[in-house]
Order: sequence, then C-alpha cells, then structure tokens
Amino acid sequence: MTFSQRVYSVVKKISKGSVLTYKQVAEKSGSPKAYRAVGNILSKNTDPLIPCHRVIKTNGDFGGYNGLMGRKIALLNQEGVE
DNA sequence: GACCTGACTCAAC
DNA sequence: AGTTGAGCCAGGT
Repeated sequence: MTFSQRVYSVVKKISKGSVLTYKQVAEKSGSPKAYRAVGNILSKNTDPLIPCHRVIKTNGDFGGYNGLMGRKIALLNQEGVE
C-alpha cells in the first residue's frame, strides 16, 4: 500500500457535503506533512472515483483541479458543501 | 538512485 | 493583509 493508495482511500471516504483540506487528507493518510505529496499525487491521478473537488486548501479556498468541470464544482458545492 | 516538479502549508517581512 | 522564502513529501524524468 503506497501513500498514494492511502490518499485515494481517504478522499473516497469523504461524504457528500464534507470537504477535507490537503493537510487533513495527509494526516489521515498517515503523514501529516505529506500535504505536498497529496496534491502532487492527486494531480497525476485524476481518478473519477476520487472527488478531488472535495479536497481544498487549508484556507478554505478551492484548490486547483484543472478538471473539465468548473461550474460543476459550484453545483457540487450546492449539494451540501459550503 | 539523484534531481526536478507540483493541485501545499507555515512563518516571516 | 498580501507577498516572499523556506520546508516538507511522493512521483516522474
């Protein structure tokens, strides 16, 4: 089980209406200081099962996610995410 | 195996 | 409060 796999598991466990920061994911993944790796891995593995859009920056702002979404994210936010 | 990159975060200016 | 520099991690080249 590599760190990336752990990150995937954590992100996939995010419930609707909940958002985790890269730091939170890193902590749950086992390495509280691996926030760097989290962003890096997610960027290279944009799996459809991974709601990367639910992963935001610690300041509460939206992260990158260059995905083909865009406004879909806003819709998702309306689902329950602030 | 070493160096570079990146969707980050924190502390200091 | 905004910008800059430094620090950390895993993956890719």
